[in-house]
Amino acid sequence: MASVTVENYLKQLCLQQQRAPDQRVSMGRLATAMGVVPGTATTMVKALADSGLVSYEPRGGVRLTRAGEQLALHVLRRHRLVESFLVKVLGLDWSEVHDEADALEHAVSEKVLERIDAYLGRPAVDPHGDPIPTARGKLAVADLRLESLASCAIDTPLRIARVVDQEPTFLQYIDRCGLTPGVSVKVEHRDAQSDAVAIHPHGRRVLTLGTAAAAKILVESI
Amino acid sequence: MASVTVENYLKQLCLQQQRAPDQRVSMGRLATAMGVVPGTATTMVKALADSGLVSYEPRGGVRLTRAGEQLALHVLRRHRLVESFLVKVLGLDWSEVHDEADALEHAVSEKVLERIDAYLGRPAVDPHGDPIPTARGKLAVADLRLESLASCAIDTPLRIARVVDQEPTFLQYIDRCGLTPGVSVKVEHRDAQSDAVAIHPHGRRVLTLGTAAAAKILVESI
DNA sequence: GGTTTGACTTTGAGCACTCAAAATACTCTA
DNA sequence: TAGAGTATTTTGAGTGCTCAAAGTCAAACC
Repeated sequence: MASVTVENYLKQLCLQQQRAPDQRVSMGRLATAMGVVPGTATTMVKALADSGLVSYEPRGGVRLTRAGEQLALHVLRRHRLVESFLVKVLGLDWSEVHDEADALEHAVSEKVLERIDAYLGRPAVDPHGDPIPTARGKLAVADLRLESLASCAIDTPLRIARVVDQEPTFLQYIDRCGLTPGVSVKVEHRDAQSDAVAIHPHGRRVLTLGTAAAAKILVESI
Repeated sequence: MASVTVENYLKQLCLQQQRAPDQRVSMGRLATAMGVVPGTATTMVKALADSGLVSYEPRGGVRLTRAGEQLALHVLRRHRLVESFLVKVLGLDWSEVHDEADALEHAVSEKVLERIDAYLGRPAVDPHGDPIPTARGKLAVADLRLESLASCAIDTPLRIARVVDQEPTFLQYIDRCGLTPGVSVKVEHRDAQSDAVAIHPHGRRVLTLGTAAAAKILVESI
């Protein structure tokens, strides 16, 4: 049985790898993601390599092995199903469920997870639009075609599909703006000089976001 | 923040103390309850005493302080609310929720717990009939007047209130016999020599239990 | 009163995880 | 190509929890 710590390292590696699928994850990135000093990450990664969960080359970075990836996807599945459950059943706010799920993801058994999955009708994405890996450890990558509000076409009707930030304050802000997954939007215009994007959510006022914030909101064509 | 281990020691001490409210808990009992060797229990209890959670006299046993008891009751509250939730909402069998709750009780936040409590309509007892401590750390002791099937009056209509054993196989057995909390029963007769109790659950066949098993089933008068 | 017995405590050690700080390797510039 | 700067690894130490085994205590028994 993988310890809570091991599960967290694997999950973090998986998330980092999704961000840049063809590179190995550097120790520095992993360490900051895990909130530990670099030396700790090195030690831990060597232990993970001994268990066959990652491939590690000194000074070359880490990559999950297939076994490590399977485990990581299982953790991610638990995390995202728990998030969905907290929002849909217990009525928690989508901005606060991430931290709750971080704690619960290590405590839910397969049996409970299966019940949650069934109860929710086997959802494909969580409340932030992040895809939920299947029980067999497959992760939908329909995401590849998603663009963000910082890069999509201007004046075209689109739908918000996913928000890739878990900061409660950010999520609360865009919630107040009406920019939650499922909502229809248009980008009215973009300006590189002012670093701003004018966004028009359906049935609401136009609002302006900085490029960095706009880049966190992914959209799909309707 | 109390670690998972500390929470488990406190919970176990609380349960042992309820069994014999005026004695201190011996190291031997605590160690077997926790599944550790006696030396480990001694070490741990000294640490708990340093934190002010228990009072400890070498070779005299342990007792929870008020602070320790409050913490223990909070753990017990989480445990029993989670059990109820798993049975009532996710439809798990009451025989299997104990172990699930042992894992989850350390991961649910106050916020989630409050939602669960509200969702269930603020129940007073869990699926086994065990009372749920209040959010302020009070435990109902209406239990004092409960008798068991091994000690109650003969031929008097009674209702099963509580089952004080968490063994899945035992729970499954009495479930098959129809001896779950809420069911009406009569004890037809008892025999000290054969160590047997003849029990008549309402609308079912009479069945015979050994005294030890009968003593685990608590009843209240109707 | 001495010995046995059983419960309890102490000691020394190990595992998993962490940090601080020193040592090392790589990269980039001048 | 030497030196500077940065990322990474190593080392030594500490925390929390655990065990095995040796030592201690107290009550009971002969």
